[in-house]
Amino acid sequence: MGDNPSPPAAGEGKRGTEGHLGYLLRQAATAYRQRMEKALADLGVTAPQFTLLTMLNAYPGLSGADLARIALVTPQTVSVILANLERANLIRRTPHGRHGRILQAALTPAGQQLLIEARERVHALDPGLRAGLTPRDEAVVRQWLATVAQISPDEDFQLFSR
Amino acid sequence: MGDNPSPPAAGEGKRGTEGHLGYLLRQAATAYRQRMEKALADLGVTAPQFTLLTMLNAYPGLSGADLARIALVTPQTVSVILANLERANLIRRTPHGRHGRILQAALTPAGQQLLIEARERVHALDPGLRAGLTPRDEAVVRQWLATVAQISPDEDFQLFSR
DNA sequence: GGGATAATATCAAAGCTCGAATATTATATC
DNA sequence: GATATAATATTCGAGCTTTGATATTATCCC
Repeated sequence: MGDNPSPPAAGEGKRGTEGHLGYLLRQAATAYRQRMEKALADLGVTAPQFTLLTMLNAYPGLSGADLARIALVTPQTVSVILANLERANLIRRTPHGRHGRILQAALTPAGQQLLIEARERVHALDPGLRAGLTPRDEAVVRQWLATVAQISPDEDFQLFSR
Repeated sequence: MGDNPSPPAAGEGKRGTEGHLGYLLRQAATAYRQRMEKALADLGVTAPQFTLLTMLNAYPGLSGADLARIALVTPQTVSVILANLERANLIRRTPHGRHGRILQAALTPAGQQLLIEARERVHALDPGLRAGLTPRDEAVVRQWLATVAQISPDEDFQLFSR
């Protein structure tokens, strides 16, 4: 390695609370996502797949375009994940009755079964996410996260136009 | 789309401050990363590339393994990004004098030049990241992010062993 | 009805990310 | 010194993600 001035260890200096806010945000999200992937690995499901399964469980019949809007990713991304989920027999897609192009997705029984187990593992990570947060502090954090998430890159997209 | 019970819009119900903390974290990080990519797009540099450039600017001579530890990503990931940066002539890698296998990376003049402009754009996003945060709240948020980031998936990795 | 506009889904290319495996070089142990 | 262990870098395969492009189907407007 470099034997120049040593970078600070995690949690110290620029790598701790002193750091750039965006950098801290990325670090936290990365660390949490990795814990999540690890918890789900032996179920053969990824974090993004879990996210879509959860959404489809709550709102069956959503289209790929719908899911893309909710999940803040592109329709192309959703398309890939849905294809993988369908191949694994965790979801099924059926053409919408009246609207020709739309494919409505829903969990298969296998998908529902797996989601139950997966949700349990993900929820087990929650305590680590609240580490030493008072209820008031948690409210602050929630408010901040929601605000940062809400400011969309193109501010004018429309959800569920009808 | 599905004409079943409509999902809440962004910022409402489960998609707002009521949502799962991990889900909120992912949303915020995704939104911020997208804004960052957009700000950097016409410079021909990606967000992960910007991250490594910033680290190499602060600590020239780091190895790929070093960068991986600092950035909380795998050596494989760093390897890919460094290869792309080298191909774009933004960094250079030279073998370490005494330690045979190690490649030390450092910014080229072009890399330094580009980083100046890139940093300016990324810093321009800061106000949106502080949206309505009092200094005290910001401290709470920073503390929380650092804590979440610090809890590593395998808790026993060693930074800069010597 | 017919043509323009918009929405949906998908393909392709590029980049990021990880787990697994491999080759090379240091270091530790005997 | 010889062997075992560890660290570094890389290749491979799979999945996620984006931008750009294309085909299909609804909808809007005249």
